[in-house]
Amino acid sequence: MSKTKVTAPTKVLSNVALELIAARFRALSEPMRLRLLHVLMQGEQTVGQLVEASGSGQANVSKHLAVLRDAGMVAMRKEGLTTVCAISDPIVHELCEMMCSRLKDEMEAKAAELSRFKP
Amino acid sequence: MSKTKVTAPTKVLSNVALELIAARFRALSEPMRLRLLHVLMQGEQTVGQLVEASGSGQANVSKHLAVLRDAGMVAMRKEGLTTVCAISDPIVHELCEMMCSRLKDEMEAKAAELSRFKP
DNA sequence: AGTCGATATATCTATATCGCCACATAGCGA
DNA sequence: TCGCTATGTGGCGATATAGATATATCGACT
Repeated sequence: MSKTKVTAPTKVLSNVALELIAARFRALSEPMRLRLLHVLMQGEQTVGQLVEASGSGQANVSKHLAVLRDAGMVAMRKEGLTTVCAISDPIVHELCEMMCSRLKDEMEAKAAELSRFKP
Repeated sequence: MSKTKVTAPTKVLSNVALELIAARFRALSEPMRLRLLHVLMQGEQTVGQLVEASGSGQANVSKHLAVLRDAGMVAMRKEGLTTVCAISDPIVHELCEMMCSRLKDEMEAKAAELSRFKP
């Protein structure tokens, strides 16, 4: 007989869909990639410029950019010797902005909470 | 002498800030955690209910819930023997909804692109 | 062709994390 | 107090990934 209970009983969302979504968030889960995106928010940058700005090694930057490209967040076009990168999905701005402001609010709330402790 | 060039030259965003943001996205980067959040979107659930609904082991669910709690996304209160979980940050809904609709659009675009290939 | 500069890829090591197991802890009732 | 149930925790093996180094590729220039 076949084992139909292997997967979740109430599988409203399929595993493939969840993996797709998780992969997108995973691309945003590394500080170095966030740094690259942050630099790219100022506009198009060559890989060399990103290496310079990120302070990381060229090979690492190249790999991180490949991850962001595979996640559909960064587009890359070759211009002669150099490769020009740009954010290709506006959702990146929104996601990061939302997350940042939310974190800021939380930190401020905690700070306010702590400031009460002066007897 | 001190090595001041260790970190990035143009460090607009500090490493700590980037790590904070990355940690939040990292919490959303696992399919199992997304599944738990998806179940929780229907309302409060006990750990046992989540174990049932997720189809995973109890220990795993417990650990994933701890990750979500540490990320400030899930709140847990004890009620006698059981522990009741709920989404504590409305940003979770927004983030997932944005990501899902974006992915849907992309998939539909690709499907449309592929449908042109019938000579 | 030969060389150089910009970028991608292969390989290695260290570290992180997932799922599974066994066990620990903590309320609650008999 | 004893045992049962619900949940948290620690250890283990397997896998994934970041960073570093070396090497390959590819276009431009002479």
